[in-house]
Amino acid sequence: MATGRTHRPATRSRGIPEATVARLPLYLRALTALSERSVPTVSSEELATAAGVNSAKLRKDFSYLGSYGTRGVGYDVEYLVYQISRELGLTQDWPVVIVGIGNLGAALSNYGGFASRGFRVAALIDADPAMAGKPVAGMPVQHMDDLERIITDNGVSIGVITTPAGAAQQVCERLVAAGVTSILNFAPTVLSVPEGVDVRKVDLSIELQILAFHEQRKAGEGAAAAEAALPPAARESAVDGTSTASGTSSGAANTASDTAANTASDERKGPDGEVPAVMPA
Amino acid sequence: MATGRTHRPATRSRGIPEATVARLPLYLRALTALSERSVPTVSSEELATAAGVNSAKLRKDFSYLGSYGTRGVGYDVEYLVYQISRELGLTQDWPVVIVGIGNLGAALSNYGGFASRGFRVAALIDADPAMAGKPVAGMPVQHMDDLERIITDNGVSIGVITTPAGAAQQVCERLVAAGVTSILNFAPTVLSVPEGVDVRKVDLSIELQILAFHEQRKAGEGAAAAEAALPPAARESAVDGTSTASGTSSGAANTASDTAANTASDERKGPDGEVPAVMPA
DNA sequence: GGTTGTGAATAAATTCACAGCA
DNA sequence: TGCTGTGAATTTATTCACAACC
Repeated sequence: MATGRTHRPATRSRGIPEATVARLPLYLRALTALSERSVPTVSSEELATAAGVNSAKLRKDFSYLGSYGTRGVGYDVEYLVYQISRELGLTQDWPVVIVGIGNLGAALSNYGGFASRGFRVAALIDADPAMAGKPVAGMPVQHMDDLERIITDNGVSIGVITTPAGAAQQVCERLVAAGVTSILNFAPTVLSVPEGVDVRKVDLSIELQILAFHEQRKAGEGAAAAEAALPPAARESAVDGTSTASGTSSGAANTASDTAANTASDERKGPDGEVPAVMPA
Repeated sequence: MATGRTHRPATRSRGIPEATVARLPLYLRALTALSERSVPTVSSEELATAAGVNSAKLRKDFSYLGSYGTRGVGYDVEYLVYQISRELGLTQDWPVVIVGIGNLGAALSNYGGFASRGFRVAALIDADPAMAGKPVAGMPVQHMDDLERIITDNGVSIGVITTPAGAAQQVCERLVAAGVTSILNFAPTVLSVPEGVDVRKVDLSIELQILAFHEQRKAGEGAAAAEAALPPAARESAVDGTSTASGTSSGAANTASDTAANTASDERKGPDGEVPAVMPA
């Protein structure tokens, strides 16, 4: 091609890889910070560092959006903020409901970042009648009975579930039946939804378990010795050559969870080396 | 089964793909539920359904752990619970500290799932002197000044950061310097850490933005109450599957060619209030 | 000079499909 | 017969490296 002078995804139809989509918010955040500091342009290298990825990946990601940079110069910060916002659908308003106003639901309701960018908490819903009317984050909690009406009246298409696990699937079904097509699930359970509905989950204990897995191997060789030992022989030094200073930084909930975590040479272990590496079984 | 010495994966010691590791907690949760119902064995198909993945993936994942199933029968639930727990390092105790006891930090402190499986909240830490001594989740909040001592005394290697974004990097550095090698970051910022330290992040607004992206391309515009939204030249594109959701196989490469007319030339700064993203207030 | 954008190469993850065993 | 375990095929993601352009 090499045509277009216009900034426009020439032949680039919308086929943005999921991994790229998951990183766009990261770039957007970094760009917003630059914008607030009135930085006019930024190179892929600088922006990548700020977002915690490498520059090749960033450029490739941006290439799916179109040609928004200028060779030899970099990217115009404001323009890119706008383009990414638009791509993510943040130029429109997304009313959201939070169902389950317990500790977590209340905390999220108060979370500033919520409303920061295109999202607006349209309603807080809880099944407990005693909660009804109570103000949380300056907003009266509404009862579950009104869920359908609330969804409809506000044109809500995104729901956040912060109920106990046992109630999540049922709440999910009601949300979907009422018209919600995207769900962010904080309840530790797998939701099953009809096709066309997106679910993303945020799960504290899963994240901790993943960390524990890696942590376990930093604690020196010898895990799993109780039962079958087998010549370690491992130890193939991974390549890694991440020249970029900062180490890992890992990925989002699902989709792309990179966690570089190459166990390169870790005989170092933390200062506190007490935890028994080998469990008694 | 496999009497005698359980033959280990042999050449398969350390090489569990990251994607597999990220799913092990999911399998474990499903297995635990089965265990509680005293179900003795389960097939890959059943377990996969319960965990929200497909059976081929599940079997492949398990193959990295070893041969723990029985052909023609399935997997022994209890045995698999144990093997996965061990693999994830959950047979040992992981003391964890939570830094930043605002709304979110307090909510997490109270979160039951925390202690459920190998993890134990060793301390709650906050920078606000007014918080010191106050009980949260039945535990007195301690002051940031004591962070290093707390980490050391308790042999903490996993830290959870729930501070405002602005404080996160500094807290992170102190945690790492004190010996923490795994961090779960809830603050909306990229943490940079030395090699050997794992960071996983949980970020509400990123998740919402990803959902918004997909939402935007479902059914054109959808129920947005829309204000003076600029026409995003909606193009179709198959929704792709994401995370846990079951459906999502509809690939359908977007055909079309034409060029999306992004007529966006309006004012970019929509009606957004530009609220600074801060954590719980 | 400097930096983007992108084909080509590589790596990682997923899915297929079936041999092999209980 | 039924279901696991896994090589092979496929798809998706990342990285390389350099031509194109400012």
